[in-house]
Amino acid sequence: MGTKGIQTRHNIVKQSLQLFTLKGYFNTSISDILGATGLTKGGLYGHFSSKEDIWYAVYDEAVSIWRGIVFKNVSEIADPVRRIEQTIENNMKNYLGAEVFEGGCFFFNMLAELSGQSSSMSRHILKGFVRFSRLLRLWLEEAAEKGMLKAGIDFREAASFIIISVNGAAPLYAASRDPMIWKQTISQLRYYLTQLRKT
Amino acid sequence: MGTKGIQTRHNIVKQSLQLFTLKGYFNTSISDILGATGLTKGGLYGHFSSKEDIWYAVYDEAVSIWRGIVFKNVSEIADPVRRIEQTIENNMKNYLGAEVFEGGCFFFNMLAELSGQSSSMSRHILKGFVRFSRLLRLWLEEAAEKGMLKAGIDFREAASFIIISVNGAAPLYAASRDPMIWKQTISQLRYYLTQLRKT
DNA sequence: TAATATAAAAAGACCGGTCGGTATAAAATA
DNA sequence: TATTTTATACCGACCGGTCTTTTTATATTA
Repeated sequence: MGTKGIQTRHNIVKQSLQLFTLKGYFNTSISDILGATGLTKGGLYGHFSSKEDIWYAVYDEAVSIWRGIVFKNVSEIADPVRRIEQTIENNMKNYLGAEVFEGGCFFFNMLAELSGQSSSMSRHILKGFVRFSRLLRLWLEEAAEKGMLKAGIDFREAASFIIISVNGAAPLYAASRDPMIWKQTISQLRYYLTQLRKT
Repeated sequence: MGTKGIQTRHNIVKQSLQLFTLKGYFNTSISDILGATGLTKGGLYGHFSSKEDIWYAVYDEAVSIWRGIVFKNVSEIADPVRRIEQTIENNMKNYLGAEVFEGGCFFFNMLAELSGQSSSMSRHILKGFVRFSRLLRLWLEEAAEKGMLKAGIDFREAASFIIISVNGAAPLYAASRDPMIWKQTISQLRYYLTQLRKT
């Protein structure tokens, strides 16, 4: 595959990522993707063998973009609770609020759409959420080991809760376009985290 | 419209409600609805003039069912904070966890799917969320007037946050079928509410 | 550097099937 | 019998995907 082909393939993925997030997987047609890329069917199916194939490539691309935004300036923060705060803020402000993907959060939208439809695709997405949840849990445990947290906190539960809240904001923001949604979520989760801290 | 017609119409709505929640609006076809109701096109289009018409009737039905579950044994609770707690628990345990609609929460699924597609339909859903949010805010204000809450709480923000968290749990539970999701959400939001209370 | 050979990339016609919706006639109900 | 309710055939448009042909890019040679 030459340079040209790689570029085209990447462009298919980029355009499809936007379309899938905005319109959903099923309601994005192949001809929508053709329209966005300027290709025809022959050109498209030279790079992917099915719509589902495109989706898996889109998923990887979305993960890569999301990671770049959400974990920016995070690993160098020594305080694990502050690290979580920064991750939340990045996720709300620079990912959701910056409308990186028109239509909200790719992952959560796809989870909502595909969970009743494709068990393999929804399992694929769910794994990503589990990984994210585990990371937050590890950070909380790290904070606890450093003696920063109150006693009796269920780390797994707290990590889940943060992810639930962060993601719950996404469709509401995408529908309302009211920045208060993600601003409030940052503020409330910051408050929640301070409550976990030893006073 | 005779008794028979009313029954048939209601059955169309009931079956479509399940299908829309599980498969989504766009990916539920008219023939899916025909299959679930045992009707044919003539029978269906005698009651509704379009698929979108069916959706609006389904929305009303979903609201009615949801209200019946979520506000059960709530209005008689004197303590407004306890009232919110009960509403959250009903929403998680008896609505989401009881899988009243296969596929999770009708409203949130529809919001996620339709926000990038139909502005009128998504506005319709959003209004419902705003109403719910306003109710929770009123209850919080009531609690504050009774001197039950700490100072400096942003009621609108707190109400939003509760709704975001409650709804964020829905797709994650629908995809994972892990009851921990909604149990944790109850537990965490209960903790959140106790933090709002004056100690 | 320019012409050429070869392989990659894209075009576009075409497939069976399904989409939401309509028109009309038959059947069931009141 | 009058009216509501349902069945059936049908419509044009679009669905995801395949196939063959043509164009374009790239590497090689002169």
